[in-house]
Amino acid sequence: MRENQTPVESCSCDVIHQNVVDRVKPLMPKEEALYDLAELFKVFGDTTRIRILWALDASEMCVCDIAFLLNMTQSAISHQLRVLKQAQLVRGRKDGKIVFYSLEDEHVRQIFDQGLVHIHEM
Amino acid sequence: MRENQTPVESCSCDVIHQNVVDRVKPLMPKEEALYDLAELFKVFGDTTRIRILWALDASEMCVCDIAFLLNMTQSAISHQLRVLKQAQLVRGRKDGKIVFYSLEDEHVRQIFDQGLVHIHEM
DNA sequence: ATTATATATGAACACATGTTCACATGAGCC
DNA sequence: GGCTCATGTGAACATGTGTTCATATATAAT
Repeated sequence: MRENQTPVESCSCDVIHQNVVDRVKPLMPKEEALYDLAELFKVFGDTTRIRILWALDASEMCVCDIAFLLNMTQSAISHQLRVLKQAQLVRGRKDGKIVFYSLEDEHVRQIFDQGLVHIHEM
Repeated sequence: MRENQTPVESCSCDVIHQNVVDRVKPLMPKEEALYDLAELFKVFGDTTRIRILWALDASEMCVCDIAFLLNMTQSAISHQLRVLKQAQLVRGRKDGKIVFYSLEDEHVRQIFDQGLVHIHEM
């Protein structure tokens, strides 16, 4: 019985460098970590969410402020804030009718910075 | 004449904190930078591409090796490699019939690490 | 209570995206 | 040349995603 490998390989060509594959295979992280990583970056992969995060990095803001700042509907912002909240990137603080959103931690800024380094904007 | 602001605001609610908006607005980067940033993270936002990048971080590999390692078709890998190449994350080195791919630079690893820090995998 | 306002949310829609399939390209080999 | 193999690519398809619209919820004000 194999452990966690599907028996049928769907690659349509011969393996050229079996030694390379054998060396890299054990270095691959478990599927779950890679999935979580992709899910996180997926959240960053939208202009609206990037703009929200950038704005919140400057200041705590309520939904209405963000919508006005970004010139978008309150509904659209609210939907995206939910995505950001689920990814634990932002946090909501309720004060009466108003909900003030802010960044959950400082990782956001650091991830931004690494991205900016790559696109030569830093 | 306004500069770069659309005249009609699509926010459906009143602005609560005009001072906050006025303070944050000039801190927002230009639209292009935010777009590029989102595009970059979008590339990272897919499990297949993450796996390819991780594999290439371990070793230079040809298309066929990657396909075999990840148990996917050569075509799927080839399509994704094109996306990664366009984002300047990987580079191809042709040697006869075989094309060896490797990471373009070390930014990939750093972006990965920041992501892993956030999801508490590091 | 009634009304107004800030936010949340479900459904619908248009659009983007990843994989597959079939086939093209291009390089070595006979 | 003709053949084989590694890779690239366009079209089709199913699935995922972001916004809008209508409406629900919750809190404050009257």
